[in-house]
Amino acid sequence: MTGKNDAAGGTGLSPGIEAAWGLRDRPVKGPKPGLSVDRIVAAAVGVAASEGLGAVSMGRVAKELGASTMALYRYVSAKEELYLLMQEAAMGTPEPLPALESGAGWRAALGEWAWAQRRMFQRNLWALRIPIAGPPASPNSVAWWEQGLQALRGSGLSAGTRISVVLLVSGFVRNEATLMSDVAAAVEEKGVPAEEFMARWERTVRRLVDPVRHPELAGLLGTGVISEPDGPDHEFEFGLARVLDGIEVFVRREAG
Amino acid sequence: MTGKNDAAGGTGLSPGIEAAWGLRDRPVKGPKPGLSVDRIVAAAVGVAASEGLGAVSMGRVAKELGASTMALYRYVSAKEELYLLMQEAAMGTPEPLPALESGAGWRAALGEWAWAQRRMFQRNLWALRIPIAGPPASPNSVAWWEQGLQALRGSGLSAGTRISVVLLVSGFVRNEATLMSDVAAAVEEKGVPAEEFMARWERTVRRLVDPVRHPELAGLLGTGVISEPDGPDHEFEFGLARVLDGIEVFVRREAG
DNA sequence: CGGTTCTGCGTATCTAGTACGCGCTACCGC
DNA sequence: GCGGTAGCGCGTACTAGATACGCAGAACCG
Repeated sequence: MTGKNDAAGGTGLSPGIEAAWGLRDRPVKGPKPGLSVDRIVAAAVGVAASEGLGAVSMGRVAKELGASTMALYRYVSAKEELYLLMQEAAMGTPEPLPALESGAGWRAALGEWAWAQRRMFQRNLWALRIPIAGPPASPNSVAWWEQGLQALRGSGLSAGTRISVVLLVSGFVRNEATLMSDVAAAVEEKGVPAEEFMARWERTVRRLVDPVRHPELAGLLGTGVISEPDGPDHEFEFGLARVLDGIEVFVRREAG
Repeated sequence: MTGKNDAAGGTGLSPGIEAAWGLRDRPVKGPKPGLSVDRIVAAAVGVAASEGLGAVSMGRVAKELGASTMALYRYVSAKEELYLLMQEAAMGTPEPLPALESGAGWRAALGEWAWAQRRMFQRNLWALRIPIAGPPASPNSVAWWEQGLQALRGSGLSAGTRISVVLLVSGFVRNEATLMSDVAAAVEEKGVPAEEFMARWERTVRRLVDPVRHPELAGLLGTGVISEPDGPDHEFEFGLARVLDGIEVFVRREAG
């Protein structure tokens, strides 16, 4: 009840997070901090990016910074908090959308938004391996939402519906990206190259498919459609187009 | 090169998994096993269902069975393998779809398929918390795929496209369910009831939203749309309808 | 300048996964 | 029937990793 540092407001955020979000001011007494939350997060992100999320341990990050493990706990209250901050760093501030500025219509804007999100995930596949703690509430995720909602400005949809649409699209993007992340992680863990990995996977599927109980799959396996991916973006493009089509049908219906 | 137990076939599956899938026969020498993979998996699933996936440790499961921790390793080569088997158990064999039998058309069938999948996840929210190892290749996931493909029989879509559609829909379902699972896990971890949890979350969002940089969100927060969920199925129904609409547009275009 | 507040970090604890090897059991072929 | 052998249960021990606790010293207060 006294101002910025009041915990009774009850955001449920930990002190470390609030500090990082700029919701809390740094004290002024004691010795100068030798580290900073930013440096710690950057180091952790570096490790995750080069060796996978699994390589991120408190000790490893500390070593990266030339500090002791326990020193990190002065800046971050737990590993989960570090995860949160890493996620936030990965997400970054969304880039401005050309279609939004030019007033090109909600569909173009939403499409760009989806692609931007995908690019963001692609750059940080490790982020999708972080075990989720709950619904997102962080500066950057808020910024992304805002942008998604802005894309729907001209759609004529109601407030509640706009939220649903944003949820649908970002869910789609996230899911697509997660698939890539899963494969990437599996490939990284075993030392196997991606092709060999997929070949092995297909062989397993073949072994499990019974022509009698699985006629459709058996047919597909015959045609070889499975083993020939149409480029990394193909599924995404297809899915996004379907989703946007579906939304468009709805927008037309509401408007008409 | 000698038959069923030949590892040179290279499915990449571990022995324990192959045994569980029935791809490998039980040896006949030695003492009778006191446990079984099935009982172990059942115990693990029980723990996960009642106390969350986090409570599943080798020791905990063993205790549940009145065995020692290490005894489990005779049946399961590692915890990750146990996870896989648990996932498989959760998935189960898909129920038959009425719309499929009655020839009600691909849209009805695909819709039913999606709902069935959602029910399955809902019954086993813990399964969605299992860190994914790679692309799914197991008897039950194969059975689910098959069913999805069958739903698209009358659609006139090409083989490759049918796969994409199945991927899109199951991805949507999975993503939706994952959101619920995340919330459920967070609620379970803190001792807080769901409402209090959401309220706290909303307060946090409010604190992060700046009316100037986030006009759309600020507007929404004013209307109170956020805090009034329209029932647990609402988002799912909305999203599924959009996705199916989008697919329908495509099917019509291809057919016409 | 003492007091206060903060820092870095060594030490220790706890949880969990799992390698290893021992002693025992049940079925083999002779 | 009997040694040989494969397979079982599990005690012991090691490892990695998160993190509680407390001390010593630094920076800034009045």
